[in-house]
Amino acid sequence: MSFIKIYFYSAGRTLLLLMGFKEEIAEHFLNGHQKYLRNISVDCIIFGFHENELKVLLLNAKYAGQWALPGGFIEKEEHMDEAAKRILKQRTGLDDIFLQQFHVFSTPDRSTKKINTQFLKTTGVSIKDSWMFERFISVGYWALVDFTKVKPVADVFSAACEWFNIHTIPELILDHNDILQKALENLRAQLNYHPIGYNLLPEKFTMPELQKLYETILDRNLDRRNFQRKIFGTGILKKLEETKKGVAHKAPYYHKFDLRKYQKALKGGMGFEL
Amino acid sequence: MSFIKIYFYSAGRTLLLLMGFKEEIAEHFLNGHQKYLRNISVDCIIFGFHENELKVLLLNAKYAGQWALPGGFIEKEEHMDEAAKRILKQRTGLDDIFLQQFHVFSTPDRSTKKINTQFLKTTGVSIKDSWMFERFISVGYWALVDFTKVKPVADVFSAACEWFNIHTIPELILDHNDILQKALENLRAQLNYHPIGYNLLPEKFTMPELQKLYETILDRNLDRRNFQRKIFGTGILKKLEETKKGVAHKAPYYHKFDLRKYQKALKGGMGFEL
DNA sequence: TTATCATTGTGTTATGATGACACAATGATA
DNA sequence: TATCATTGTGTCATCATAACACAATGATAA
Repeated sequence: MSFIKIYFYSAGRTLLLLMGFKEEIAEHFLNGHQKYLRNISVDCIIFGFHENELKVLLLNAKYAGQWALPGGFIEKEEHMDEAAKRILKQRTGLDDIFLQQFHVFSTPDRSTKKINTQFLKTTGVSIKDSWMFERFISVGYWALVDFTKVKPVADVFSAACEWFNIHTIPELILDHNDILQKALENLRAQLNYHPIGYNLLPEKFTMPELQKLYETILDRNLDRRNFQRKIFGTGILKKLEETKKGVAHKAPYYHKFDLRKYQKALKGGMGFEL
Repeated sequence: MSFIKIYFYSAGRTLLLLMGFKEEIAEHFLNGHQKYLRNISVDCIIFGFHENELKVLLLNAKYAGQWALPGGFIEKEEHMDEAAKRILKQRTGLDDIFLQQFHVFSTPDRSTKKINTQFLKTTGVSIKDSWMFERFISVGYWALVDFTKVKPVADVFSAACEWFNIHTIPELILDHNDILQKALENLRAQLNYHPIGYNLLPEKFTMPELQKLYETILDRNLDRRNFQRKIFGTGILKKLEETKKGVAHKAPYYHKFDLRKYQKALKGGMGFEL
């Protein structure tokens, strides 16, 4: 079993019912530093798009009553990118996620000592000293996933795992609100250089959907005609003959990304301004 | 005395002459983890501009015969940005340096164990196990400094500290060549969003100097007239009446950055394309 | 003293990208 | 069969950029 950070902001009483739970907790607090690097962790912002809303996957710690970004530790012989992928896989079940390291958070008060101590107390595990009480520097990653393919996975300790609309994020633990904010800024800045839609939308999508995605991320309205002109200008889209069914009013055509041209465009930096 | 990483790639025999050196080394290897965070370090790329060349400050380890980026560790209660500033101050003597965190390097083989072991052997310090033998994840920072104000400071162990032309960088230890490359790419990408010249040039400078700076960083030629139009377009420059003296041919005017307008422009993202 | 010459300083035009804008086509629903 | 919200498409004005040439300067050479 692989530990992820959330466990330790996690459900209180429920936890106690599980077999061997206390032993595992103790093991992690006492010897986890033999498996993981110290003082450094990874936090992930998993973006998804659904019903014209930009969403983020958050984990709940029923115990702490607060939500948090999914995060985890880096194994001793593991590339940090791999650690991020591993964490994402746990939460979404997906491989091959589009990932971007975007910032390191290092204020000296980034410590879960208080939270962890309280957690241990509640779970009845008694530990005096632990690598888990130390300050952690955290590397932020954002990821873009196809909402329709994700099954949010709460961990075995029953902490909830849910999508949140980017505009209604609750108060998160530590500096996770800041991290999320910074991720969003970074995503916006990257928007013109990466074909964001390719990772956030299902294979087939309509032009209004794509536009809405951009509008949501940028948080402003775009001109329909200009948007289409520019997107088509990159040549990365293929228009299908099929139209969306069961929709009121005129049915929009479906589109697909043209992988070949998309790869090419990437090298040139995509290069359009919205 | 504050340890920096280079000490341990540093001059062999010279070191032995210094009073208390061995004790200090042992102390650092044995107890340094009580002062510094583990498994994480900072590496700095210090850019300067002189005689129409972009330069980087490197440290030599006479012992290892190889050059390295100046780097160091993060104190337990120190913000990572502060750690970077501290390291820069040691090397350049400058405060208030323009600093930018740009990437985290985390390949699993980033370990100085071999180098450090060899170093200890040579210096005659015997240490079995140490936090210094572990893998380090490194956060890369680049810094822009006014070349004319920097006095490169080699450490007390006489490791050299010198400027290198960006085009003639020797082979560096570990993955430092990669780090440098990535820093350069990031600097280029940021060029249109930050008034790079403000930090790399002396207070007064000529337009040809500024242009040459941009050309050097971008590694391509720019049109003189278009360049001037765009730079002036931002309004961040003030033209002085004074011309450069003692120069063959027509003397160029000096210019200054207009701090007020520069601050303003920054918020709008500077926004021009070269 | 004068001519030379590399370099600085400046303006115009052509091209391409972006922003603003209107109307016909569609097709489910009333 | 009419309605109506929504999709699909083209034009024009504006702005930014790239390409380009010539006069002014002032130290140096003749």
